[in-house]
Amino acid sequence: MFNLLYKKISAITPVNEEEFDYFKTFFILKKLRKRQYFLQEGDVCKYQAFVVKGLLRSYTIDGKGSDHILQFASEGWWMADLSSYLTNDPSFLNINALEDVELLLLTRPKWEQAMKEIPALEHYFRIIIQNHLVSTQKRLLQSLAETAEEKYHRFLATYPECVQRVPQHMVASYVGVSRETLSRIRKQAAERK
Amino acid sequence: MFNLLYKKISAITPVNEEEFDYFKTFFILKKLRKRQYFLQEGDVCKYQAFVVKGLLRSYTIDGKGSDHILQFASEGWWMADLSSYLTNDPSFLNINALEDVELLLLTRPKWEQAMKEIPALEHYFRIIIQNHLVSTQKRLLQSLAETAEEKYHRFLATYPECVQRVPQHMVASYVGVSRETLSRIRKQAAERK
DNA sequence: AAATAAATGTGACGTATATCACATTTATTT
DNA sequence: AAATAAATGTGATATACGTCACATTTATTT
Repeated sequence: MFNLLYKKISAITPVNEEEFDYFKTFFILKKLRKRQYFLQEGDVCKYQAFVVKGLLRSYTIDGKGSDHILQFASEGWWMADLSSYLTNDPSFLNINALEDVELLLLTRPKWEQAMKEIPALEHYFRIIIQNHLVSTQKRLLQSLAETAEEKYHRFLATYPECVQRVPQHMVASYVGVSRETLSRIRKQAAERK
Repeated sequence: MFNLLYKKISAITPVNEEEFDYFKTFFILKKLRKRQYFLQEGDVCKYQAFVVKGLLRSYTIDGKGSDHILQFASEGWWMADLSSYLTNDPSFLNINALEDVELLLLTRPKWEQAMKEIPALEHYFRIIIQNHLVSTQKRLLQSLAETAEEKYHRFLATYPECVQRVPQHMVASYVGVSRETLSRIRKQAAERK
């Protein structure tokens, strides 16, 4: 259950076993079936989730009813509506399971307590948040600078495993292109080869 | 010189004076005149900069020669190409001064050392990076979900001070719209009023 | 195994926004 | 104060991509 989390943390910073055993007690285990919601727009995001198994997505729905995916999270990644989690404001995001998932949930107070009591954890979270920021900045600039086709191919190159597990129209939604356009881009690319 | 930095840090976490005096010794003071570069594409980003006075921007130039602004940083904000700073890879970003600036520079090794020796600083940086991530995620979703006009007006609402100090075509570049389109959006909005 | 739902493909058409080109206004430099 | 450079405005035209509508294929549920 906690092996993956342990592995992920120690890849970044040494944690002694005692500390980690203590940290374990902070979590709540949660399972969701495919299509179930972890968070719905308007609710407050009370937990962040470490994905032990399966795949989640977070997304907004715009005024016209189209959805835009912010993030996918598979095994070893964290998922939450950070903004709502930190402010306790109602969420603008939806988060649901794309496959059956097993999650380790951590409330905000427990999270803060853990980081306070175990400095290595503050370091760990600083690093992963920092990495997350770097990749989000890259994605933002790419969304400004690149064409639909370039964005799609960069997505393929960056998240090859994800493409196997996620339906095409969600890749389109993540990349910022309509599903029809993505279908045409793929056709062209196939013909060129 | 360091007053603003002290204020900014203590707004987030208590720091005792001794620690802060020690932290001070880690910085290099740097002044740049308007239009001068802090970082040029291809160079490694050796410093992150705390802006004491003035205004900076970071941006990429795409294949067609258009530029896309990632960030503005005025008094009290940090600026760097985080990716290059962390990896030592050549930067894809340019950073230059939009006004004469005074900066406090911090190298990567000094930064790491400071956070290691003063745990409050790791906390401080975790928080500001986290806030930065939240706002970047919002901006990303808005860039996917909103029209040019909505994006512009949201920019006005979010960064009213910035609009006073930054030329219009850079606002356009930040928002992800051509300068001509922004000019027309403004005309329309003025007519409607 | 049938029934239902989800995902994908594809043509016809529409539109928001980019691009180009030049004029005008506003800053900056010498 | 003149000269030069930067920024903005505006029309005409182009285009990448979205939207709509329906057919086809592939999963999921009962």
